[in-house]
Amino acid sequence: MTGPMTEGSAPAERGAREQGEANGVTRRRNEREILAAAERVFARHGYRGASLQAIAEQAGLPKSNVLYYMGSKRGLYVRLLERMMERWNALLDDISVEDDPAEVLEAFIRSKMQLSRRHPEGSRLFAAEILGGAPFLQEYLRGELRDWVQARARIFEQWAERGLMDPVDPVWLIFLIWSATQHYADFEAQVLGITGRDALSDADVEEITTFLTRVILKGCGVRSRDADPAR
Amino acid sequence: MTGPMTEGSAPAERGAREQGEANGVTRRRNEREILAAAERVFARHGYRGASLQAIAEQAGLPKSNVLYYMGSKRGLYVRLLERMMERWNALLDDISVEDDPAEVLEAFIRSKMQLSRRHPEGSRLFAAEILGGAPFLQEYLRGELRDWVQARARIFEQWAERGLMDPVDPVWLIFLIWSATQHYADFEAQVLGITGRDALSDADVEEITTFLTRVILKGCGVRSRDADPAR
DNA sequence: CGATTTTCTGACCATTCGGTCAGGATGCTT
DNA sequence: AAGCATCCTGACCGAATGGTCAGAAAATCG
Repeated sequence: MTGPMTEGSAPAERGAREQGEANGVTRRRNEREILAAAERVFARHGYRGASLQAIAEQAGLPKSNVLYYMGSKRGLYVRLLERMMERWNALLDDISVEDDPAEVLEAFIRSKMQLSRRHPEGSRLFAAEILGGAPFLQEYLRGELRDWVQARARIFEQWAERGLMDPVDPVWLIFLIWSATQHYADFEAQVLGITGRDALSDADVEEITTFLTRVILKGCGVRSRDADPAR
Repeated sequence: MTGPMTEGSAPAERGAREQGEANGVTRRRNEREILAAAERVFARHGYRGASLQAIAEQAGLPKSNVLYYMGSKRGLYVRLLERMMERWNALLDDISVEDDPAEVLEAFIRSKMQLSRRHPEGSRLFAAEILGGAPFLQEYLRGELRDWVQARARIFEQWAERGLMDPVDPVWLIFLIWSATQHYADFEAQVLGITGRDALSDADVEEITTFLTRVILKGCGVRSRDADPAR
């Protein structure tokens, strides 16, 4: 009925490997499981504090198998960081001076909020890396990301010159948005503890997003280009 | 000249134990040194990732001595958390509905910013604890801190009713302020990497504080009670 | 079916972990 | 000086760490 199974083997039910199973299905599933488990463990305990044993248990595989797939702890960690940076870069589409500041800033806040929402473990992993002095991400911070920030900053400045928003320091503004949105992933335990919730609902997230958008846009004196004098 | 010294002993210069040295001077110095070193190491690597060996080395003492003073890794960690909570509580003075919202919020932002500034390692230690799910601080979050937040929230609401500020959700506002200020300690590596600085100067911190105060107060429509109709 | 390649894992290794402890070093009191 | 209490630390312990590897188990191919 259950197909071939290695008799006594592990006490836990690996269950999944039903019948024949074509080509790399198991491989892909295992890799996905390992990456997910590793993201959780690294996020919770940091690089040094995470153990392959814990990752393997969460993935439901023997430790040796994790190493078979990933090669080394360091390699696994770097791979997770790279995956997270890809997700991050995906929402860093370019903008132009001609765009509407209100729309751009709202989209910025909203997409960043959703990144934290959709990948809370990844967000926390990133946070733990930065918290520890960003030993693996120095290059990225001082290169790619820095350029991206400065490009946006220049556009914000031009908007200010055209009177579309207050002349605030654009870099501090970007940090403000990053911190406010990142907070709901990284400090989730605090948010839940203080608000007495079990989890943040979609409605909560929407409410927070609206709140942040309103306060930050108003705080920077952003005036929608499409004449909306209803202050 | 240098007084009694245990001949060959450690290769590193423990140097400090000059002459006689009254009562508990060494004790106090060592404890301080250990706590400072532990704060650094725990902040950087989290609870699990920190090793007593690393703490001992940073403190310039043998590992056994650290355990002699602190009893256990867990005890040391808890003690650091408690110290940080005391610092935190120190700036949680009570406020009244009669106070001026602008003044209170600015003082709030400013004091929180200075806490991050003066105790960056402590701030990061706290962040790492929350990131890991706040295993040691659940009680504090769901009790003391929650009460404090809700007390303040009620006052913000009353201010809103009196037309002294916009009717924004006060809890989200508190989180906004916490995240924005905490950011400069926790994500210091990112801030420095992107801005290309070696460190944040006092002037930088003052500039950021002013920026945050202006944007957040304006964003919440805070109107100073002491008639200041200059928009 | 047998042969070969790929996938997997238990046993093992050196190192490090938090913690214990006997006993040496030091300081204080008399 | 002697006695005593406190302070300190090297040696050690069992457990856990990341990683290796020989060989079992499966999948693939002829």
